[in-house]
Amino acid sequence: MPKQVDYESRRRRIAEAVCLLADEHGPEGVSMRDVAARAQVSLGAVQRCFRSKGEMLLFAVDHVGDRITERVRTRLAASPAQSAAAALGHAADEIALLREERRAEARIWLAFVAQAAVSEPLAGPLRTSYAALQNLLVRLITEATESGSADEGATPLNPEHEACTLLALADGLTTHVLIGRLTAEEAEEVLHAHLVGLWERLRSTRPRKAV
Amino acid sequence: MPKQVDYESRRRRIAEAVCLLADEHGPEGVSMRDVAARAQVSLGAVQRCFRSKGEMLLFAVDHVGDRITERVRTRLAASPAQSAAAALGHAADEIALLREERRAEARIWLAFVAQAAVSEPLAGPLRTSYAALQNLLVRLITEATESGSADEGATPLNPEHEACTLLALADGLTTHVLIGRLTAEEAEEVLHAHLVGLWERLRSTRPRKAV
DNA sequence: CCAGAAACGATACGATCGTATTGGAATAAG
DNA sequence: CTTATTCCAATACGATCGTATCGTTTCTGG
Repeated sequence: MPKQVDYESRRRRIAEAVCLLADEHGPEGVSMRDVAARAQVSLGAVQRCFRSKGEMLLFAVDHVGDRITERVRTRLAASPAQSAAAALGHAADEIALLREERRAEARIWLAFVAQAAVSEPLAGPLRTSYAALQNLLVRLITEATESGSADEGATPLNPEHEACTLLALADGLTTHVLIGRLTAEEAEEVLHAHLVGLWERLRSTRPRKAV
Repeated sequence: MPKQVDYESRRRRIAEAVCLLADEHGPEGVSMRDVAARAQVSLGAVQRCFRSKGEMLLFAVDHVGDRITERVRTRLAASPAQSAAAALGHAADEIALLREERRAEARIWLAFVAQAAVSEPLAGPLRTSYAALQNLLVRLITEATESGSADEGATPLNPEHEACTLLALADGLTTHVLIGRLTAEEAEEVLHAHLVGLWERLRSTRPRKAV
């Protein structure tokens, strides 16, 4: 048989180029030609990797989602001995993409989210990524709640609810930073204040037990 | 002098068309021709109203921002006698654009926000709209805090902070509803749970005084 | 009524888009 | 070495975009 190329790595390379361009010119502002140029391959090569532009974007959004999710997981695995509170804080930080070095990823994410709001096929992978993050947060919150005593009754602090709140707040803050309404520092402050509040509510349902 | 037309009303009519299209096909998916067709005017008429497409989008985003802000204000003015808690809840509801009938506006807003993240001229009007909403929320929270006693010291619950949190949470929830990750009902529940928490913290800084 | 200014609709233009096609270079099997 | 097949780069194509231009129509002030 003739020539063989590693499509998987080329696809990733192209996805990176899509991200770079989406970061600079917005979602619809990425053209196949520009992507090819950025990825240092020909337009034909891009077309061989992906049947259409839509397929390419789909792959790219999955790529970004995986990267973010995995980074959160890595960060958590790196500090398993610390308190649940610290772990939650780190997770939230990684999700919110507030720091300067994550600005590009934040813009890409927002671009895809906006597109997904009017394009169901794009929304699927996005939901999957969010579900992974939510699971992770629920696990952390549940651990923090259970670490020490059994349930208390009345208002046991629904972990799914809290995870939703945290996820939505992180997303909203990211957005506000992107449009220059908040600085990264202000947003971080707001996020951490919310986490402190969550932590206090956690303790109130289970009065004993420190870090 | 020759023919005269009411440019202001025509501009508004065109802005409405922009909104309808942005709702259907996303931000960059609106073309001058489609806008003209929707607004039932000729392409030339649109060009006479706005020097360029960018100018048209700028006007449209202002239009939407004004509409949302004014609706919040109207809603508040309609129930001035009620408790501050109820007022805050209503304001949050209007801002979050969760209900089905606000879905279109939510999509438009998200479209512009995503665009603004990579286009500074669009970000300006957006920040202005957000600032108006934030002012409003700060006012409500401050009123609620002060209604009964003076300051307390230690942790007096920073109204600006809380307004930021509320605004970001509302935005994040809206987004999640748009991509189908949450139903409007779930999002509303999360939002109201947060408001309840805020209200309880309010009371804790100032133990006396009921509704 | 009647000029003249403003608005209009239509159409032209150049650029850029996603996609299809195609002729040749590269490579593994026989 | 030949041959068949896979890949590639270039180019062609049709559509659509934002914008510019240009007669024509329409209305107002004198």
